[in-house]
Amino acid sequence: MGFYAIYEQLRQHFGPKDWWPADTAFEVMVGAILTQNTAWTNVEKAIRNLRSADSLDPQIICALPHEKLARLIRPSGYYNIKTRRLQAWCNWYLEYGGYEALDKLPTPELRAEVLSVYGIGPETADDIVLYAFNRPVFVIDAYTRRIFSRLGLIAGDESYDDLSALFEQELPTNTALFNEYHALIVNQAKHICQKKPRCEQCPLAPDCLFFTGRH
DNA sequence: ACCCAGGGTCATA
DNA sequence: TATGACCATGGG
Repeated sequence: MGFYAIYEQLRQHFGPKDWWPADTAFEVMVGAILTQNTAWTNVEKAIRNLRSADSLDPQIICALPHEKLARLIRPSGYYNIKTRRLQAWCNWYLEYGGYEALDKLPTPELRAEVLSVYGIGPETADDIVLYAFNRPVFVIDAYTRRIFSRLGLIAGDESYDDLSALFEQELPTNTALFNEYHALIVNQAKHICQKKPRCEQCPLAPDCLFFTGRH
C-alpha cells in the first residue's frame, strides 16, 4: 500500500477532521508552541486561560510579565521555557509586520523565516506554515514515524528533512491533502491504537495496520 | 508509582 | 553528526 492509498483508507474511516482546532491563525501559532511534547488536553487549558484573561493576542503576550504569562500557560507544562518561546515568537511576529507581511513570502522563505525563531523547530514550523498559512508542507511527528515504520515504508530514524521530502515527493502538492493527512495520523494514534493488548477497535483490524504503541 | 504526551535547545564528544 | 540532560503538567 502506498502513501496515498493509506491516506484514502484513513480518510474513509475517520475523516474529515477539519484541522487545526483553533479560531484564528494566531491561535494556531500559540497552540503549535504550547503542544511541544505535551498532551493537547493540557494545551486546551492553557489556551482557555489565555482567552479568559483576554491575553490571546501578540501585543498582550509581549507586554505580560514573565511570571504572569507563565501562570496562565502553566497547565501546558514547561511553562518557563514556553513563556520565553511564546514571547520570542510574538516579538518576532509583530516586528516582522504580522500575518499579512509574512503571508507575502513564498513558502520556502516563509518556512525558513519561521524556523529561525527561537523555540521553533522543524515540526512546530511546519504546523504553523501548514495550519496557519495554508501552505503545502508535510508535518512529520513521532506518530508519523511510528506508523510508517510499522508499515515498513520508512526506517523511522531518518532526519526530519529526509522524511518531509519523501512524503512531499510521494504525494501531490496539495494543502488540503497535507492538512487532512497529518490530522488523520494524529487522530489514528490518539484515539485508536494505544489499546492493549491489541487494537480490536481499529476498523483496519485484524492486522491493526496502524498500531502505534507497544504490546 | 510509573509512563507518556501533536519538541526544542544547549553542552559535549 | 549524534547522543544526553533538561524542561513540567496532567491523564492513564
